[in-house]
Amino acid sequence: MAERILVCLAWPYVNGSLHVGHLAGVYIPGDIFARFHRLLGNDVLMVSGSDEHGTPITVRAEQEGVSPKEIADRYHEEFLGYWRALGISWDLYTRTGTENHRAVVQEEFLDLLHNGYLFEQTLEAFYDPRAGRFLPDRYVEGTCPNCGYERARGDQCDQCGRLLDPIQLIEPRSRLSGEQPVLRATTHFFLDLPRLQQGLIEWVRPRTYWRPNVYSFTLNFLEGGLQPRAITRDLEWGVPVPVPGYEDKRIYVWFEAVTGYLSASIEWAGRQGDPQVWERWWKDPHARAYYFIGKDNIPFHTVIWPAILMARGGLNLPYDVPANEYLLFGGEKASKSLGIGYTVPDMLAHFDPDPLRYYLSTNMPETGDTNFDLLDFIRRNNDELVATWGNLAHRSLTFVQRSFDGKVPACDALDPEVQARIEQAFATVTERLSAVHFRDALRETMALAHFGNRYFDERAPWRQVKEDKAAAATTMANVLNLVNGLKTLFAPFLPHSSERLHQLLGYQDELRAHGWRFEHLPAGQQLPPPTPLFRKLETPELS
RNA sequence: GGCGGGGUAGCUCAAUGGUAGAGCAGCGGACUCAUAAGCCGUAGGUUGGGAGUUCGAGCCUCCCCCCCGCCA
Repeated sequence: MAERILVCLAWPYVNGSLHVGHLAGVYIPGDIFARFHRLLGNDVLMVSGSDEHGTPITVRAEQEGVSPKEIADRYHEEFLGYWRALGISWDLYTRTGTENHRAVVQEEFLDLLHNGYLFEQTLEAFYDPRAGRFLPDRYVEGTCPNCGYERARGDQCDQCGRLLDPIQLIEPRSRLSGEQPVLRATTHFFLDLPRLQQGLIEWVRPRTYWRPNVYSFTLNFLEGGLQPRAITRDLEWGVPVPVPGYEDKRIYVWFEAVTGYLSASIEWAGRQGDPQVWERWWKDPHARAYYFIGKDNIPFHTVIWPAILMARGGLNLPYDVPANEYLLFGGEKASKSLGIGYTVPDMLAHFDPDPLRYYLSTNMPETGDTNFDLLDFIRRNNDELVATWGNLAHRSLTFVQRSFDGKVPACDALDPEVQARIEQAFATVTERLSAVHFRDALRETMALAHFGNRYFDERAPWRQVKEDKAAAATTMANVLNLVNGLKTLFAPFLPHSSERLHQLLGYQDELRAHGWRFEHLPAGQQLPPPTPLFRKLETPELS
């Protein structure tokens, strides 16, 4: 029976190009997982979208002197281009600026208010009289009370590293106008997290199948005690608060953005012409929701979002949150301002999607930070993807083309060892992918390709074909079937080349129609003239 | 400063407390269908340093050194 799998991927901020670390940590793993489950025949719903709100976007917009909407539009379009080029197989990739999202967030807000999980509280915050608005902490600058640094930010002093509250700054200034800000009372809604703490702990504790870092981090976080968190801010850019008197405030992003998973599912249902169909993934207790995120997002997905869902009631909490660590560049975190790391458009301008997917999969930061190295990428492309897998497929196809008129040779039964190896690989890879262990799964798949090359060499069909053509036919039937199995095993990782190989193996339909299983090639199936699946890369093609 | 993640073969990374592994690079060999790819064999590590717990520690505890990240 088909299972229902909700695949949620982190919502990227649209304040600049993504770098390949985002792909390795979130978008490639999520896509592999969704493709795998679709091939298994499960009902997959894979959603995300662009996060248009939040300070980084307004900062960027102010720097450029344009509206936040313009920034959001620009990068949203750019991101859509990434997904097309990389083959990220969304059911829906939307954005937080939609009317639907506003409605879903506001309804959620009112539900929580009605259920008694929101309360109002007044506090004092800095207000810039010249700019006529409240200032986020990092927009206040002044002298550090600890070290005397004159340009300390409201949240932290860059010189001595001390954490600050803007109120502690000596001679505070607004970074917007340079004026001295004044303290002004403002009232906000707070989410009553302490009231949910015990329920959250009880929910998390049995989740021992979570990745160890996610599990222990979350329990520590919860047992350390939760504070109420303000979920509204004095901002103009965002989802309006659906309560009279809050016209000048907005729902804060960390409450609003996570709700995108739900609003995107609802939007998708509407587009299917079946407005309630999203409930299959959100209300059926047997459905499983997986959230693919970076490690910096763990508490929002294992504490805050579950807290909101719990407070609301009736909707499924996450089943698993397979957060990845970071992909580093030369041992350092990517930084546009410091010129560290490669952006997605940088890489897509020079390389095909599948080699990039391969390298980011084989070097995925599943258990700890890993390093992206351009020379290593080229090496793995040439020595592993091309030499092992691409070569196995190509030598098989060209041999059959030349010696068997491009027709799949007949064979009564596959070599028992070949059959067993393929079946074993399917069993292992299925188990690994189900457990969200991508690197292991890819390693197992590549190991089968190594076996294929060894089998080819040991049987030496180039010799058999001269001495005993029937034996050569048997060998090639085995090899082609092995390649056919590998095509499917590689498909979640390398969708473009597997689809092309599917055609090169003589099929007229799409790979997906055949599902996640080892299928014997029909004897006599005509194969088209082959071309290599991958190309070797020369010295760095990226300046 | 606080919190967190790391330091394992030349490189990139693995290893429920139970003989430290893989891929690639290196070296040697046989082959030639294939993008000079593939196959076989081989070498390579006092697991950053020190102490402790244990029958047994890369893994657990403590101290130190180094790298990185985060901090309303």
